[in-house]
Amino acid sequence: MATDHSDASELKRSELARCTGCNLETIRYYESVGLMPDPPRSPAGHRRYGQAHVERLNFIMRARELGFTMEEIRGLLSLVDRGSHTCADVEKMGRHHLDVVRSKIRDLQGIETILSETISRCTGASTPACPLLDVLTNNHTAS
Amino acid sequence: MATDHSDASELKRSELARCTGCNLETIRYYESVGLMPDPPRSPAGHRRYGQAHVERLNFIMRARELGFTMEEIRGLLSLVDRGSHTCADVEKMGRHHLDVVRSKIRDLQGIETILSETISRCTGASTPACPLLDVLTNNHTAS
DNA sequence: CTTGTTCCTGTAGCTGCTACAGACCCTACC
DNA sequence: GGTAGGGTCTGTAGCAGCTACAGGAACAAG
Repeated sequence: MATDHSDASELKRSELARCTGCNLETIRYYESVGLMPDPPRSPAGHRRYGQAHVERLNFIMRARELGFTMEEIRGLLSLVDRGSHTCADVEKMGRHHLDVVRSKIRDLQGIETILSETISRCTGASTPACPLLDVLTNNHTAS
Repeated sequence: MATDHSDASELKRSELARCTGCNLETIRYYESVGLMPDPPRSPAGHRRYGQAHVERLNFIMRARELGFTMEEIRGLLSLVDRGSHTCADVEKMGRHHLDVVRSKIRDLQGIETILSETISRCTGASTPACPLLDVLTNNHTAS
């Protein structure tokens, strides 16, 4: 109705940020590292985003939530962008990432085991002697 | 026996690195951020470390292995340095860190669950359709 | 004395953002 | 038409926790 001088489907950067939940500056960062394409600009140089940008940014954000690195996301996106990807390709990348995630969990569980066991031996007393400090100073009271 | 012109108990930076397994440059970094004290110097300005440095560096490294941040380690060390610490103080810091570790584990397990479930639905076929991509593009085939 | 290794310093790079400064531009109101 | 206030633009610096490299001084071995 109104003689809107810009396409109603075009979003400003702040609007893209709001509608995806992504930080404003992060969008610019993703453009600078090539994850997001350089968007078209208004005559004054302001970024104008379309639906494709919203979808791509959502893709990136969901991949980040799943712990994929930028490099992995770059890989996933380039597969999709080429259009010639297969489920097997994607699955391979996913499985590799899953391995990384599982190994991080194992590392953290190792830490958790040591910490919780050590702390359980803490008396909470007002004395300097402390099992956790013993572990850290490697008074490893083993055998 | 030999007329060694430096105290046999004094280590060069490379020797401290070797005997603790710490990276050479990391030692300098720890000094620059104040975790390690500035060591005494030889007349020519070369760092000379003693047993106390070895122990402190080992402390830092073990704390890092347990995932303590620099800030937490700084706290632990300042407790110890003050000499007036209690087991209760240390336990409190340890428990806080344990909470952080457990929350990281929970986050990663959430990721693991989604990833493994999704990937298990991958066919590995040479077709573009892929459950993992569906999740990432939020074709969330729910309900 | 020369060669090669180590040491010194300062600085830049990595990941994945986040934030700020200073300059534009755009909109609303009067 | 003017102006006040926002939003946008760019470049750059900062966070953790290192790691690496350049260019120079010193030292140890032959």
